[in-house]
Amino acid sequence: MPRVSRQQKERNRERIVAAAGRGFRARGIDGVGIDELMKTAGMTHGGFYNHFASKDDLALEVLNQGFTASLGSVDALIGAHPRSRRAALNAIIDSYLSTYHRDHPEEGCASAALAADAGRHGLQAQEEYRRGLQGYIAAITDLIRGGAKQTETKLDPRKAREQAIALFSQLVGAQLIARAVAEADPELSDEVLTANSKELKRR
Amino acid sequence: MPRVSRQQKERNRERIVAAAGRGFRARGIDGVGIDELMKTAGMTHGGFYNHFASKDDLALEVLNQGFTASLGSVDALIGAHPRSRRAALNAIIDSYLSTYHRDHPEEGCASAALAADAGRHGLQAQEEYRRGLQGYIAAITDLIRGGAKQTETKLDPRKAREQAIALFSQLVGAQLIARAVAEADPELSDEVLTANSKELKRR
DNA sequence: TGTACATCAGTGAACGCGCGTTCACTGATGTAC
DNA sequence: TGTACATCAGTGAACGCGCGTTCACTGATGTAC
Repeated sequence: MPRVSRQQKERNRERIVAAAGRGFRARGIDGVGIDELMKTAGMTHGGFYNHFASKDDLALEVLNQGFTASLGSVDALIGAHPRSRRAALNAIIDSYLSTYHRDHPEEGCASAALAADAGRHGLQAQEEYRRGLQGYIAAITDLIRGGAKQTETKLDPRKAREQAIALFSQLVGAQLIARAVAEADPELSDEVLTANSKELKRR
Repeated sequence: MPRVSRQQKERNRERIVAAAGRGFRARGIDGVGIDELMKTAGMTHGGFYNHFASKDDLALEVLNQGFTASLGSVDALIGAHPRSRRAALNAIIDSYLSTYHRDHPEEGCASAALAADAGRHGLQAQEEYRRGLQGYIAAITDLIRGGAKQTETKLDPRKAREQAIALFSQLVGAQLIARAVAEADPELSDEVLTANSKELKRR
């Protein structure tokens, strides 16, 4: 018994984006149909085009929101360790390389889940990915060199950025590989996570 | 004017696998159709099922062959630097993180191109990925600890394996991220490759 | 505040296209004698 | 070695299904007076 209030329409839109965010991360953009998404959001498929011009349009919004949400949780982790950047870095590493994160891609980092998709879904998708990536790199770079008391000499900013990029690349790669063998060989999958974690903390 | 000799049939099969290897790596398993593959291999689509039971069946063969081929080229790189494992490692890093490798996924590492696909294409695909991954890890582990003269103390084997896993994870992650922004932001993409390369060689 | 009308969000059937798969057919290959 | 027949690899039309998208419809919401 449509039609529905403006408020309700906005809520429905958010439910679609949320369903797509989870679905796309878990099974890829091409792995989830609009019919299923709309059902998950509690509607039928026909109404989809009242909210988005196309499925690709939705994918862009998912990328956009996904990155800002992930960045938010990075900031939260950093905020939880105001005294020690070492502790904050370790918290990020632990959280990123957790088995929970591996087993729940639908709630996890958009970068790990959608890197391959973004590269193959056109320029606009790449743009969104790029925006998110820059955000991650900037946040980690700040963390690596920031927090230093004025008496400490701060790290060379270029070096800090290099390290941030390297760290993030390793996190993403580790998670992708761990997920690629998660069901076939859980022990190997665990080993990939812990080896990367140990190796990163050793530095 | 079929039919065709047994020899020719075998050649045709190889052409299909080769076309799929390139196509799947460049655009994902679901990104290339059988019609296109068969056309690339110089035939029409109908004959496909004389060679494979299904598209998934072909995907398994592509994963299998892709990994053994990639491993072969790793071994070749190692063989080219028999004196110094440092030099061999650097050669692997340079080759893996080259812009050429980024721009030609269809010729490149199956692990980077198909990690996401393997995780989402069922247990058998994960099994193939697992086999390939173990091969990579073993080869790099040997390289890291091997080559040492008897007078040197060899690295703890567990530590060597950890380092190999970490190295490989970083290579894969770097290449995936670089590819995800290659067209939207070539400079950032280059930066990801060089930052990882520098950071890895610094150790 | 109440009434009358226009708007438009969601519904569900339908369309069109692509893709994996099947099938009857053909004629060269492989084999049996 | 030659002949006759069976096999079967490749062809191209066709099938069936899923999926993105469109559309006529409906009835509650929003708005104008």
